[in-house]
Amino acid sequence: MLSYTTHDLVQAFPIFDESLADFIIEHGESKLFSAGEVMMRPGQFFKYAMLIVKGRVKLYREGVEGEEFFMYYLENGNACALSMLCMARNQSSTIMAVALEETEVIMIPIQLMDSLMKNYPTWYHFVIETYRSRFEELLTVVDHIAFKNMDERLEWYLKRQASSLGNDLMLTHQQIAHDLNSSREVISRLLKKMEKNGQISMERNTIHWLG
Amino acid sequence: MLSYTTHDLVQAFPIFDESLADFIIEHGESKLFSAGEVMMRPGQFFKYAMLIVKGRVKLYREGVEGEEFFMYYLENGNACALSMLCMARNQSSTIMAVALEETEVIMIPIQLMDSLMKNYPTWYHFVIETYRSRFEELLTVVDHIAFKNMDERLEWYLKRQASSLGNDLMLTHQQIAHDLNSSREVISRLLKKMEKNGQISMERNTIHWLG
DNA sequence: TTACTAAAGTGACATATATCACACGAAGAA
DNA sequence: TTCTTCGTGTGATATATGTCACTTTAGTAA
Repeated sequence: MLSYTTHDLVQAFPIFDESLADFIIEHGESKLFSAGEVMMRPGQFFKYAMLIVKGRVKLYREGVEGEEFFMYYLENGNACALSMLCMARNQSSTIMAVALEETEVIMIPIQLMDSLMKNYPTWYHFVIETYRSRFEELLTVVDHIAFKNMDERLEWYLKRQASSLGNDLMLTHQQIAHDLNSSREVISRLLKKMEKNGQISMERNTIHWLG
Repeated sequence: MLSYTTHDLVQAFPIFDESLADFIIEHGESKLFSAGEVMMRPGQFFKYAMLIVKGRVKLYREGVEGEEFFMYYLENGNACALSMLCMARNQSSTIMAVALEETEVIMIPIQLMDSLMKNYPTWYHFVIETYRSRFEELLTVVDHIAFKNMDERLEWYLKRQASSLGNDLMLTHQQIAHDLNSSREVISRLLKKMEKNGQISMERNTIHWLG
């Protein structure tokens, strides 16, 4: 039993109808992750589908030698597609998820999925939409690494960051290099160019997106 | 009304139970694509979910300047995750699908999805499994282009081709270069190395995978 | 056979990115 | 203040891959 009102939940997940929201409030569990906490790691199994109510989660892929590669953020109103997929198949996750800020999630036990699917069409539409949007996002990621050079990838990266975190990005060049699986020097040089072009301005630890 | 027997269908899609197979036979439509035919292109809308009964479909992403990038094959027993996702949202596709051989599909009209989801748990499990496996495949693709050099990517590519098409691959170096968004000369040189290492042998138009 | 075409091989060079080495300056600690 | 650390700037160089020009070879058509 969660402490949300139906209204809260429908506000965060506008696609839900009231009966679905009630059901989730009745049967869901709530969990709080603190900033920096790992929410999901490769090899982990899931017994819950996770809905993000508050906060921000960074999803990234890990390479065999510990490289990182940023995929996307999950925010208020999103669900973790992978938790749903893995849970449904009792398969282990293949991705890292880390809370960027304090993050509040609703956890829906696996046993309820069949009945949700069966009885709440808006749930099923929500699930489909979750898969679809993540799938598309992943396709866009593939596009960029397959077809684009680092300058365009960096630009796209900053654009996404800005639309998710706001125009003042507290990022070091090193962090960006990690997220793009590149190196700091390369990123520094490309940022310099973007600054000259008037696309960004820079301070220590911060990049201002002027899009 | 399709001309399959329940038994045929359950053989191709072992996860289906008999009542589901019956329902699909009753309400699905059948369609034949000839080799080389485009089954799906970016911008196209879907009114059907597609199940592949026979043949082989190549899915790839197109770059803005016409570059290609191979993603995966769909074969007997697979469904097209994207057709299901796009259909469900009435969104347009973002990927190219081309029949490699003569390919037979069952098309399930969008109006039936809700009732399938509601009444046939094995359908819903099938859909989830379809999403999950394609999502994972896409993650693996991301891994390779994000973290690996061309030699490893080529090796992985050939391995996948071999496991899908058999060990004698009728591919030109140029085709491979397209699929990996690289250039023929690079692929030729890398193949030469692999031949020296005893991983493959080559003839004109053919590569023998010796894995 | 000869001629033609598509596939494949190969050297030279161009470019993007990675790596190394080191300098500089801002912010925080002592 | 001084010292230290961390983020950043920058040149030199290495490496992987892309591009160009040309040759060779295998299959095929005439």
